[in-house]
Formats: sequence, structure tokens, C-alpha cells
Amino acid sequence: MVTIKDISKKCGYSSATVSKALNGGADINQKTVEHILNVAKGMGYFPNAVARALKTNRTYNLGVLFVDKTFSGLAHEYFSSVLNSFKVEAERLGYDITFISRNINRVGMSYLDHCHYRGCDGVVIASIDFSDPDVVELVQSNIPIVTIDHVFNECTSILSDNVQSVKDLVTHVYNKGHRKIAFIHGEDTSVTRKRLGSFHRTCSNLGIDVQSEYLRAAIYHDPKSSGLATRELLALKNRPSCILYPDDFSILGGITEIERAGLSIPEDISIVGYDGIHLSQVLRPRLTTLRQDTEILGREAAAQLVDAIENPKSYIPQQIVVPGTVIAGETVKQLILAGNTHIFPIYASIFKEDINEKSISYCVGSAFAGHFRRIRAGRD
Amino acid sequence: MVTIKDISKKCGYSSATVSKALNGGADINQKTVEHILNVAKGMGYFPNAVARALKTNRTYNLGVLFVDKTFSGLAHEYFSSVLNSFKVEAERLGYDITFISRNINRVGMSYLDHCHYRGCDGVVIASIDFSDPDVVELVQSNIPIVTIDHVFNECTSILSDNVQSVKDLVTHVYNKGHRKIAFIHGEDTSVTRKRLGSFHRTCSNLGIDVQSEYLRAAIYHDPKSSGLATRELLALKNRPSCILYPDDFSILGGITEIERAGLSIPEDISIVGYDGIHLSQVLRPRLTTLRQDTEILGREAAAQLVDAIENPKSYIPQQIVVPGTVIAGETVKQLILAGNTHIFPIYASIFKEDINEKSISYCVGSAFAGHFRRIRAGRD
DNA sequence: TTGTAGGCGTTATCAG
DNA sequence: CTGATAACGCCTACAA
Repeated sequence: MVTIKDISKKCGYSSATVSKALNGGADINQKTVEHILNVAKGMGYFPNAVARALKTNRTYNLGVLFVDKTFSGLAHEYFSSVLNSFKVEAERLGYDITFISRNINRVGMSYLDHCHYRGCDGVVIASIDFSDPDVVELVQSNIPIVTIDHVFNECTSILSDNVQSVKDLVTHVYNKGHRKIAFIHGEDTSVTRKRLGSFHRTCSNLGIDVQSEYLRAAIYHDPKSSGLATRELLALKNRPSCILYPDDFSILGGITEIERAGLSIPEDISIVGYDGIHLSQVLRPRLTTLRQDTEILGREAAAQLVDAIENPKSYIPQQIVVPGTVIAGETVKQLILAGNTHIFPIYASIFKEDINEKSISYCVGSAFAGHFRRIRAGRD
Repeated sequence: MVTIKDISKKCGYSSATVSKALNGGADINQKTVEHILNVAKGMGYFPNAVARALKTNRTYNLGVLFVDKTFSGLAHEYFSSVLNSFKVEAERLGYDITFISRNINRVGMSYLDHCHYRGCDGVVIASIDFSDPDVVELVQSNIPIVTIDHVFNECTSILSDNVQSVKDLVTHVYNKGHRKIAFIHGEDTSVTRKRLGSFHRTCSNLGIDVQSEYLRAAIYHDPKSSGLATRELLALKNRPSCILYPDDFSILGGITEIERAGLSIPEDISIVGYDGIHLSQVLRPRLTTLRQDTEILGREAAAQLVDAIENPKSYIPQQIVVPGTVIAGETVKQLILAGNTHIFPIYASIFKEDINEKSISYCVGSAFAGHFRRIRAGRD
């Protein structure tokens, strides 16, 4: 491990001068800089992140906090996608990532403790019980935080547009002729509330009377609970013609249950997922679902977090809403209705596979402006 | 951030004494220890990993190097499973993990540079082009390394039992009556060679003459290339009755191609995957495949790596072989043969869904002994 | 423009 | 048993 001291010896300058040259200090001879840089490169020098961190209090490490109710960890396909995109962007900006957990060495360490212990410059939080006191403690600390799909007043959040998405989804199903629409939703979170609210409002606007027995609670990413709810729905006297599920993964429990009942999809019953994970498009029949843009969600979370870290004075926390896209698969049957066949217009980006730059302007405010400016400028 | 100095002030002992008390030093009054520990806990003290690392050269950070040919990142379901299990075990042992890449801040940093930069105590390497000079450089450094599914003389490797697994798979297919067995394999790696070798040997033992046109090269985790190979196989005059694929993910390309040709699975053609990822069991028909035990692979990689780090003198690098399990799905048709109907006995663990403790003894040597001893002892 | 000196929080050595 | 002191590699006033 070659250090600054080694370089300093080799080229005759003091370690202070070397340090300045390496970090692009202003008050230093250009010629000297070049020389030192050459020697450093020749010796294969790389800074020691640990030593630098001790001095500067900046580790260039971002914490990632993710714990879902089913403890899927990295096996959670939706989260893995978001995280991967987060990671790629973070690395591009010069940061590594560290998973935050409470299980390090089995010591009773809170999330905040772990962050301090590792000196995370910032933390992204996703898919967790946001009412957990440990999470609250972390959010209220002075570490920059970005949350995904949950809003805290104090910090930036990246939000999938759940309201619009559920509206699109319900409208899509409605346009296919469905009126008896059931909704199996996940556990009580702000996301669930938004989806439920949007479900009610959209139905109401479309003139559908929502039956309370069509609403069932399950758990996200848990096929078993969705399967159970499905069984209950199938047992109803007046059973729904279409069921919306919490996500593409838990819908598997529903499919199993429907098959077990001897029904076929979509002939006997239509189903709709959520997330648009890869799995949803390799199932047969291909799932009708809502694709959340994990690419943008992750990337933007990283970009915002780094922005907040590097510009603590001028950074303004904000809510960034990322639109989703209905993917019209093969699991919603076209029903022939006696009367009303009016087709309702729906969201502009619907049916489009990819979000292009245009659709990004759907985002609230000009959240992306800075981001794209940064990318174009090729910051380093 | 409360430091040792704060504690030292508060309870009147020097920082040296406090440090010793905190780290369980030997030559120190038990009463003093208790007192200091109390005060520390009261003040909510947690050590600063960065400062400690600078002094001790131990970061309690494990590097993870994973780059597959299709750049799937964390979206690679098989690897995600291994990694998740690796992560859980690492955390249990007091380590965090850091992803190693070459893209940090877009500086030209080799893998080894990144490891040094972050001061990784050890590195696990998986699913990468092991002939990459950067990888070789890393392996030849003095950082403890554990590789997954590749053997370097100098370091421990955790190996899925490819030879036995392919033998089991081919025998299974043979027992179902198949004689015209094609094999689409991944790019040239040591794993591929083992699988190919085992394929040839098993066929030979079973009296099958392997047609060279039945062997096709594709790329792991790349549905497109497997699709292409499938198309070629289907176009053969004497087409195979069963195709083995590189993995469960790339088999999707094969399925698409088979459907496109108007053939049905398994009626017209049988197919077999590899890995046993979750996806394979939610497809319809359910895939016949080989389940690799990602749980054990990841856990053991972490356990071995930490062992190597913490006992540099006594640690002996070794190869640990983890058995796989044939999962009999619905994609291999039972053929009725005119003559020979002898059923060959196959691997003991075949058809079992879960590896239980007994089957662990299949592992080469007593690799697990230390591991389980450690777990039972509840080390901390 | 360059160099000196001190300190970030921790641990290790060695003397008291 | 306890404490003073130095050092890990780097950065940064401040002095030269």
C-alpha cells in the first residue's frame, strides 16, 4: 500500500504539497502538480478511504435500509431492481453502498447506530415498517435520508405514482368491460392507503359501487395471504369478475388458488398484478400489470441522496413522483356488455413499454432537471 | 457521536484503560470493566469503525465481486440468492459487505485497487470471467479470497457439484426413456467444462452415442443465445427429444422458440433447466431442473472467508463441494421404449426438495464441521 | 508556492 | 492494574 508519505519521499515534496496536488488544491504550481500526479500514478497510488474518512468525516458510503415483512432480502425481485439501479448510479458518482441492518455481530445495534458505526454519508430507506421507532430515530437524525415510496416531511422521497397508476389500472379493467372488481391490497402503509383511495375514487367516478366484501387485506410479497384472500373472494355468492393483487409476486398465490378451484384465467376470472417485474412477463398467460419504473426510482434516489450530501446548504428536500405504465397482458378478459360501452380515456403513458424523456415531465416539479443537467455535464 | 475520550472524561479513567475495558483486555480490574461498560452503555457509545480500521487494518468489510457476462447485476436471481445468504452469514459474524467494481467515480481502478481503497478484509468472487487479468491480480494479492464455482490453487472455493448433478440430470432423463439428448451449454468456463465432461461420460456409460450436432454453445443467463441454439436444434433432421439448458433463466429463450415453432412442452419436446431458481417452479409446466443449494453456497462462502481472515496462520484453503438436487418437474415426458426399460439408480438426494443435515455429509471432507461447531458454540 | 504541525478516534506499547 | 504516548494515513490551518 503506497501512501502519500511514500510519494512525498520519492519526489522531494512534503506530504502536504502532495496531498494538495492530489486533491486539486488551488495554491500550487501547475508544473508541480503534474510531476506529483505522474509519480503517484507510477507508484500505483490510491487514497486510503479509511484514513481520509477519519479526517474528513466523509466515507463516500451510502447506507441501504430495506426490510420487508416477508424478509425476502435480496430475493425480492422488485427491490433488487431498484437497488441495482441505485447502486449503478451511486458508483458512477463515486460512492459505495453498505447494507444497514440490526444483526451485525448480534449486538443490539439500532439502524442509526449501524450508520454511525460505518459513517454512512447518507441513507436510502425502502420497503420497511416506517413506524418502527428505529426507523424514526434514523430519519430524525442529521444524516441525509431519501425514502422510497414513503413521505417524511424532512427528507426527499421518491414516489411511484400510486394514485395515477391504480386509476389507470382500474380504468383499463373497466374499459375491458369489468364492473365487479375486487382489490386485494397489502398491509397498511402509506402506499396501500394511496392505492385504496385511488381505487375508491376511480370506481366512484366510473359509477361503480364498491362492495366492501370485494376489499381484502393481505401482505405484500406473500403469496400465501393473497391466496387466502383469493379463496374467500371465489367463495362469494356474487364473485368478482376481476381481482387486483398487491404485487406480481403474491399474485402467484392467487393463481394457485384459482387453478385449484378449477377456474381458468382469464376465461373464468381476470387478474391484475402490480410492479411489472420480469416474472410477470414470462408467466403464461402474460400478466396484465403495472410496471413501476425501477430504473428511474433507483437512479433518482441515488442522485438525490448524493445531491443532498454534497450540497447540504442549498439542497431542498422534495417529493419526486415517477409515473408507472400499464402493461396490457393476457390476464384480463374483454367482456361484452349489454349497455354502456363507452371507453374512458386514460393516462397518456399507458401501454408504452418504456418511459421516454418526454414522459419524465410528468414528474412533479422539475425534479429531474438537475439530474439530467448533472448527467449531461458529465460531472466528476 | 460519543467517543472513548468522552467516556474517559466521564468516568475518570484514561482512554487507554477505557479502550481495554471495551475490548475485553486481560490485564484490567473486573470492577473497572463493569463500571466503564456501564458508563459507555449509558452514553450510547458505539465504536467508530473507521478510526478502528485505520489503526488495526481491519475493516470488518467483505468485498463481493460479481460480474456476469450479461451484466444482470442484482437482477440475477441465482446470484442474488447466493449473495443474500452470504450477507446474512457475514452479518451474523460481524461483517458488512461492499460491492467491488471498476466503475467507482469512473476512475480507472482495478478490482484490487477498489479492495485496497476500501480496505476489504477478504473478498468473495463469483460468476465472473476468471481469466480477466484484473481478477487474477486480485486473486494473487494477499487478500483472503473465496471463489464460488471456480478453483484457484491458492484459495478456498465453494463448488456446486456440477459433475454429479449433470450425471443425475442425464440419468433422470434417460430413465424417462430419452436417448436423443441435446445439451445447450454456457460459455467456456470451468463449470461448463465439468458439466460437458460429465454429460459425455454419463451418456457413454448409459450407452448413448452423443451426436456432435446435439451440443450447442450459448451464454449463461442469456435467453437470446439459448433461443438461437434451440432454433438450430429444432431444425435438425433428426431432432432431439430432450434439451438441457445452461440455466433456468436462459431456458425462457428456448421456450419462446419452441412455442414459435408450434411445438408443445413436453408433448413434442422435453426440456430441462439448471439452478432451481424460484422462477422455475412457478412456470407452467413446472420446470424439471437441478436445484443448486444457494443457501449453503452463500453461507459457507462467508463462513470460510471469515475463517480465513481470522485465522490466517492455521487456515487451510480447501475445495468444498455442495450437492445439488434434481427437481422432477413437468417438462420431461415419459417416453415408451420398445426394448430396454431398465431404470438406473441415481443419486441419493434426488427428488428431495430440501437438503437436510444428513445430506450435508456428502460434502467433500469435513468442511462443515468447523462451521457447525462455530454455530453451535454461538461464537461472538 | 511550499512546508510544518496537529489532529480525526482508536489501539498498542511500555513504563509506572 | 492503569496511564502516557505514539502511530495508523490523510487533510488543513497557518507559517515560511
